[in-house]
Amino acid sequence: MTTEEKIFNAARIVFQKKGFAGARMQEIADEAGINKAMLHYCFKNKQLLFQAVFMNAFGQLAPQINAIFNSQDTVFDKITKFTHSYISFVILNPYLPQFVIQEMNNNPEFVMSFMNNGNRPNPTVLIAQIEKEIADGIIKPINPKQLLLDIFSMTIFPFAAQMMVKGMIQISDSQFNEMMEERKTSVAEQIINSIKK
Amino acid sequence: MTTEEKIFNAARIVFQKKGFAGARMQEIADEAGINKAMLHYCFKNKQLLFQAVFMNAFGQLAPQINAIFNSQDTVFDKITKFTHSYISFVILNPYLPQFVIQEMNNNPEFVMSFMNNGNRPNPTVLIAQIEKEIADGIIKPINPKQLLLDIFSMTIFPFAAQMMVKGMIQISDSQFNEMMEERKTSVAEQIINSIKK
DNA sequence: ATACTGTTTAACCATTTGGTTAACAAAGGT
DNA sequence: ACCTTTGTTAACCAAATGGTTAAACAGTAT
Repeated sequence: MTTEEKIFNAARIVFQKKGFAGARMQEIADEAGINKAMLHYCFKNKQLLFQAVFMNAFGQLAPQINAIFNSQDTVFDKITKFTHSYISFVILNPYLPQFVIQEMNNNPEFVMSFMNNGNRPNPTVLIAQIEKEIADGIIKPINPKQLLLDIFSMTIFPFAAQMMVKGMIQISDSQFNEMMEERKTSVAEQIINSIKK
Repeated sequence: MTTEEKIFNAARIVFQKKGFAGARMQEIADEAGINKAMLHYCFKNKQLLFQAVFMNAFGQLAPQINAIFNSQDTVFDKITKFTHSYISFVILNPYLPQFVIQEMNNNPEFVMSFMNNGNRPNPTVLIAQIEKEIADGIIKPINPKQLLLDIFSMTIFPFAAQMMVKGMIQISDSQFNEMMEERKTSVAEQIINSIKK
């Protein structure tokens, strides 16, 4: 592993755990097992190192989502595939959602410009398809954007608010993991169940 | 308004926007229109000022939720009332969810001790009731905790991830507000629709 | 061997930041 | 009037923090 990779991985860990403001360059250096000056040698400054980490994180999500949203499947199949693959992915990267959401709120202008730069989940195709299936009588009449929001909410929220969830419904780490496994299928079932005619 | 209140309100604004690590004592003082030394005169240090703000924020949520969860209503009525009143409340405090979630992740030990101190939404009664209504054939057989998580997800997530949502489904501030108004009723409908027999 | 290149480090620096101090003002009690 | 308590401020301080520098090191070509 190159030094740059060591730094990047360390930065990912520290930034995702502490956020931009809470992360310390020294802590990243320690985590990477190198000198603090190397951070600046490889990544100029904190802001740029952060951007590298953030864009990488966000960049992993968008294409995956778009691939499913823009496929040839039916709406029901897309919902099933999306929830399953997204939850599977986030189980492996449990800090990602909260990280992205947090930094998006703290740094909206930067993120928005990055998103409008093409690198963004684009649901327009799916929305049109939902409207068509409503017209065809396959799906009950609902607001497509609300449906999308429901899907995102049920898949992402449990991870973004992991601590809160564990505290509220009183479950251990392992119980949480079991529930997330179950959600790989239950979320899609729940949603489809409520919108199919 | 007393000086202490001015500080508290200023602190609430700054902490909710920047988080604990990102907030600056000077900025809070400026926002309150007083000298920085007053912060320490009234609230000892940053940690304690933050705790005051956080506990107040969290303390507003818990009792409201418990009142509904432990009432004499049916499960369907509880879901309807909860989503409606929670969304109404959060529309007036849109920074609250993200703030609570963020600081919970960054400071789990503190929050957990605070929650276990009684000050916590307690869903045990509601869970038992859901199990009963399943046994009675009113509700389809589902995992009650998953149902709770679905409810929390659909109500809280759009506010917690406000920026992300606006960017993803491409809506303006006013469209967002309209959607949240609509969600006061649509969320409960969606959920009840999917679980009623 | 020597010079040259990119890599890595220890020591250092400037600024920011949370926090303190000491003086000052305003109010209240005697 | 005078003293005590409470509220408020400007100036200051020590630690933390992001960032820089100059020297050492390692590999490579000459």
